[in-house]
Amino acid sequence: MSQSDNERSYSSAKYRTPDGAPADIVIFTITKQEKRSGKKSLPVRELKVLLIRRKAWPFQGMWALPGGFSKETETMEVTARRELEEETGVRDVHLEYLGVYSAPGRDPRGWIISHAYCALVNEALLAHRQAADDAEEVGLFAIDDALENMELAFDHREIMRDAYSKIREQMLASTIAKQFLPERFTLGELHQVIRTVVPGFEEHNFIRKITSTQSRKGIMEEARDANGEKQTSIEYSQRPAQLYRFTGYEPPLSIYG
Amino acid sequence: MSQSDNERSYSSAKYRTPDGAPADIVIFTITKQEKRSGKKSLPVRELKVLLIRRKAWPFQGMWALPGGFSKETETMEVTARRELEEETGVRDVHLEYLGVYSAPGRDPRGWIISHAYCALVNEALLAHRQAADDAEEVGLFAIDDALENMELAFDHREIMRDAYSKIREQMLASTIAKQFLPERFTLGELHQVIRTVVPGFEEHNFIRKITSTQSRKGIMEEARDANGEKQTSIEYSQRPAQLYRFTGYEPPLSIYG
DNA sequence: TAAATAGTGTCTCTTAGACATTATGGT
DNA sequence: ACCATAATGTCTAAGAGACACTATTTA
Repeated sequence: MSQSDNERSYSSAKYRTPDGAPADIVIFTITKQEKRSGKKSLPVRELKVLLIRRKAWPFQGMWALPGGFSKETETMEVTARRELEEETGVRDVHLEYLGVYSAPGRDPRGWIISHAYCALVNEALLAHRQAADDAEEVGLFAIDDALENMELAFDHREIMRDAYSKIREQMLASTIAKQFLPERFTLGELHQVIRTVVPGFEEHNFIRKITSTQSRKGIMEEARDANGEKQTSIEYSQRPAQLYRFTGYEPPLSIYG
Repeated sequence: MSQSDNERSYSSAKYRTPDGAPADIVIFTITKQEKRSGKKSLPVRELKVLLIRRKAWPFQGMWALPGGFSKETETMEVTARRELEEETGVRDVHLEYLGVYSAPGRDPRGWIISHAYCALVNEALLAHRQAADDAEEVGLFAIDDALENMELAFDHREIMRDAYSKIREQMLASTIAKQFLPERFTLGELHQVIRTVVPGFEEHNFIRKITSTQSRKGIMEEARDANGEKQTSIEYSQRPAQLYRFTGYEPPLSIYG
């Protein structure tokens, strides 16, 4: 049997093949809203997702995750990054793969297997874009609102639920908090970001834990200026707070020891 | 614009669509080989992967991961389970999604986006099958051997590498060890299974850690018989060893406290 | 001086980690 | 008696967890 025979016998023409393989992106951001109490205080933070309103069939007029079809010449991740930039203008952000959504009938256009990604975007990057193009209707919605009260296109509610569940887990198990923080931050800010994503996170002695346990010492370090002096910030408090920065180290986690 | 117009305008016919969406499965098992020293001792364990030899183009004659194309009527996970059963006869096993492999050119048959799964299979289930059908040439290979010394079809080396990396992480962060153990096991066995998957895992006081720390108490418990008596085993040692069983509880992991 | 956040002192109990020691029962 | 595995004793240092307390600056 020649190779061309083989090749012909494997031709996909005789099988039903998928009608498309899009990437959909759950874009998370944390908005900051200054309290107007006059006094310095930590801003109110809220976890939000970016949605776009569909302009065409199917689910015309409904809110949906941004995304679009992959091309033969790109990997799925490239597709996700391209769509992310096309639809929101943001690039070079933290993007992670969430999973495949392939339930039959999930898309009325046919057999369409979707790949979901999570993007964690600093509000600053997103706000810049919001003003820039208003050609497409986009919106930022509180995650709870979007999950509970909105009717979403396709299986996007399920995807969002999975994405939310994943970043809650990751928020505690990794240093993704840095995606929502400036390079140098106070422990108060970090604590607040964590609680914004994981409402149940109550750590009384948060500062103590970070600063006094050796096993977590390596994760972040005190920020210092050119002279080696410790840097502090009075952005959110009267008393100057020590600034910290992530080192890049993430400890391995184990349930056995 | 009528819906059929919309529908027509979205027809996938005018776009290039994928030529297939297969699932490939990395089947891990741990083989047990009794030492023939005569004395009772823990068996030698080894982490292995199951591969099949390809019978046709492309990569004819080369070893590859078992797998096959998804149908329009099934989810990817169903595809993976179906292929797993078709090719190895095992069912109802622990299966987890690994990720999508979509690099252009990864499959000479066309634009084929593959979905990788990990299956963790108890040797007993696999051995039963091995004898049953030898129509297809299958083989169990030590993971290091497969990764370092074998030429594999497609991007299957990369998939295997990712799968190995993932189960090493999961072995420490979850209770997947139970997939390789009988329902009741000794701490010696558990320790050995963990070290088989994670060679670097050296926990001197393993028994002590499991039995004396409150935070890990809930993960497993002493096995008891109908009368509530503690059960022990002398399968691997002279001195009877306490049997344990997993409770199903998995503690949340956090780097912050 | 009240408000708001940052950070320390102090105490108790638990855990980590290292090493030595004992236990069990067959060859 | 020796072996391989199982399990405990003992000690020290470190961490967890709770709560009260002090620190810093501005409205």
